[in-house]
Amino acid sequence: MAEPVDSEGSPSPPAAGPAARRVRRVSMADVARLAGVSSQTVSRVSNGHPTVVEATRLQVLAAMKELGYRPNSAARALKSGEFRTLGVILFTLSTTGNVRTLEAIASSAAHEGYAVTLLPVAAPTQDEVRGAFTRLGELAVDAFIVIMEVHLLDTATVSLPPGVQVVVADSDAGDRYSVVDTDQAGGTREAVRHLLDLGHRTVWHLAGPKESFAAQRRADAWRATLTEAGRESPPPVRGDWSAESGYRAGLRLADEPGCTAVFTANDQMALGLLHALHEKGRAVPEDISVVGFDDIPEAASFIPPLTTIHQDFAQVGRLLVEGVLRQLRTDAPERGTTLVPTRLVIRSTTAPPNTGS
Amino acid sequence: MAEPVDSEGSPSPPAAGPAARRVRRVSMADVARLAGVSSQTVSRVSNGHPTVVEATRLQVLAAMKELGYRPNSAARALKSGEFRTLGVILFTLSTTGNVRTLEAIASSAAHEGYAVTLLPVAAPTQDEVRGAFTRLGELAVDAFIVIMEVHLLDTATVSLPPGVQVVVADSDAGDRYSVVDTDQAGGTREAVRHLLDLGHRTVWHLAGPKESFAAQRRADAWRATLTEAGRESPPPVRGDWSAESGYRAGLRLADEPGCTAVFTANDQMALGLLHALHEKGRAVPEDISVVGFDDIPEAASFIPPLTTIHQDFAQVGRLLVEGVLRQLRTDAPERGTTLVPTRLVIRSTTAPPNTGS
DNA sequence: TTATGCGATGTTTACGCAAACATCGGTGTC
DNA sequence: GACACCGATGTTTGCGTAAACATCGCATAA
Repeated sequence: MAEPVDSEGSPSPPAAGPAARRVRRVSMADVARLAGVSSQTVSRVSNGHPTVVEATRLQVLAAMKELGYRPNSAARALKSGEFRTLGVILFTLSTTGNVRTLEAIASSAAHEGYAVTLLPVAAPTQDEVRGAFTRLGELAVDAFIVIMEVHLLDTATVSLPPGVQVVVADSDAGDRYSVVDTDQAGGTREAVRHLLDLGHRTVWHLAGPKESFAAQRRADAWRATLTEAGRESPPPVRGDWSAESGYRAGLRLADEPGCTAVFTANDQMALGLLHALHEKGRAVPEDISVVGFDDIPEAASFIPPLTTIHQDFAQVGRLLVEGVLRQLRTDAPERGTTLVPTRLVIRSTTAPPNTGS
Repeated sequence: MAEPVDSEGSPSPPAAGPAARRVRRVSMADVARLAGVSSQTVSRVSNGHPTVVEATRLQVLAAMKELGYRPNSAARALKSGEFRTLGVILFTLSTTGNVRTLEAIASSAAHEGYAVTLLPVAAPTQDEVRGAFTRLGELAVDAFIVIMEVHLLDTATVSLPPGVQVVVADSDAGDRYSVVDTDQAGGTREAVRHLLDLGHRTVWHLAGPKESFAAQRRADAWRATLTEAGRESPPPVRGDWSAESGYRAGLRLADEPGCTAVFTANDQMALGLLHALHEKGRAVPEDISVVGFDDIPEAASFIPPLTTIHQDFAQVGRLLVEGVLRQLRTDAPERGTTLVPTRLVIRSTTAPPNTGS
């Protein structure tokens, strides 16, 4: 294996206990001494207080610069009682949705002057979640946002630290928490209707994993829409969100005689599905129509370009941050679910069924 | 001048600021009172000190539970001088590499008992970066990791807060910082060699954006490998990492007469390229071979499955965390670059050139 | 002139925690 | 029995900051 090239830097200093001798940081008092003012004046300059005369201000600023002063956020937080930081607890960064939502959260938070601390949970097990929440309790965070299937929060052993505001994404816990979510049902209905409107007799479903609330909702809405239209629901095929699982499912669906349309619970699985259908010689959309969910940027480049349901992750993230900050400011927990609408993006994987054959 | 000075003494924060009336949190003293011990004993229980008799411990624990006590991390950090938090500054969560690296960082950090605070920079401009670093200086972090093109750190206006340890990814700043990076050159060489070995006369390159250090390195190594082999380098085509840009590039490359092999700087662009080639009726790999870079999970489901260079983001993330923690503990900044090896994953987009035609 | 007001700055204090030191009973040793 | 020792717990102190309150001096009003 390639040996890591490692050019050396400064020699490591002799003895240095783990967190031993932390160099004493420059404090307000040091700055004050150098500037010849009181530390309170330094504080005022530091916080942009208006009642500091310009000359003094400049002097303090100069002293700060000379000493390389950086305010100590621990002390500040201790005084003010807030960290200006939001915690985000999530399972994985491997799903598009989570990543995009996190991205939106981070940028909304930054806009409000808040930083975002990540609290990844290695595995969706009770133990892991409980551990994460224990750590959360000690984290330097004012409030937090949970992105996960909330049924894992349901047991008595895992409880949110009291007095900490929280907002949840991707969950059905609207009766206990404030939830923001994509309109899974609405999006699904659009997808299924689109296929039915094209003339397909029914629509098959490539579902996401059982543990996922979003997957569950999409599957339920798919069935409900078919039922409303008086159609039969074929047995859903289950994947795990990955393209690989979509491929496996596709190999099976390709051989289903009556299958002319598939609604796939996310775009990655749709990619795998397209791959399998292609391999099996089933033309899309001529033989089989496919609709995805998410509208990842790559969807437009699938072969053929994927018709899918667009999710507005940015909006979800924004609403999550707004919601949690509102709760934080009013100190009043909220409940209820806010749905963010979806949009059907028609590309090239859907067409009327090939009735000729 | 008519200065609109408010007649009142106290400055702006008179009413209901964001941080209005924070409910006083339960402190050690409260727990101590209820448990009938001193606050120091509560502290000892809280930190698992061994010299507390079991009966006392249980009593304190009970009091903690009853009151819903949570240690105040600000006070703790103020005392101990460390937050046990790492800051990560990055431009975007929209590239696979950044996300996967971040994921690895977060999990490695968690493993070491550190949390990760995100510091997204909206745009790669000097102003934005400067702003981010200013905020960083006040952030509750012990050290940080920079994932970005470091030339933006080069101007005098942007300087890392002194005394804060830092490690950089995706950069060539090994002479000033500790850098961890994928072996871009090695991976590229593997890709180009693979194509040449198959018999292609030369290899075209679909490059990433100019601002990206990784893109630059890949382009340089591509050219160098061709030169070494005594081949001509066709003019590189530039994309922006997106599948869309790969598609546009593909439309052009499809019409290049001598083009039988393309090395694409990432998998997303390769996806777009495949799409364009398919549309133009150019068969892959019969007419044109394609090699990507990254090995995203979806690459195996492309049509056809993509031959690509696998990057070990997990390892990069791990090394970043290890490096920054080592610096933190020894209080000694390091320099030099550590390279993480890549691996060629051969799937179905490469084949010998179609010499018949 | 003296009183008054107010702007600029200094002094005190408390935030919650944990290290350092102090105390207080009991045990073992001679 | 006096003393040293030790384990369990209490008391004091200070981390860096910023609110609250105090002070000082100058300008304007009476």
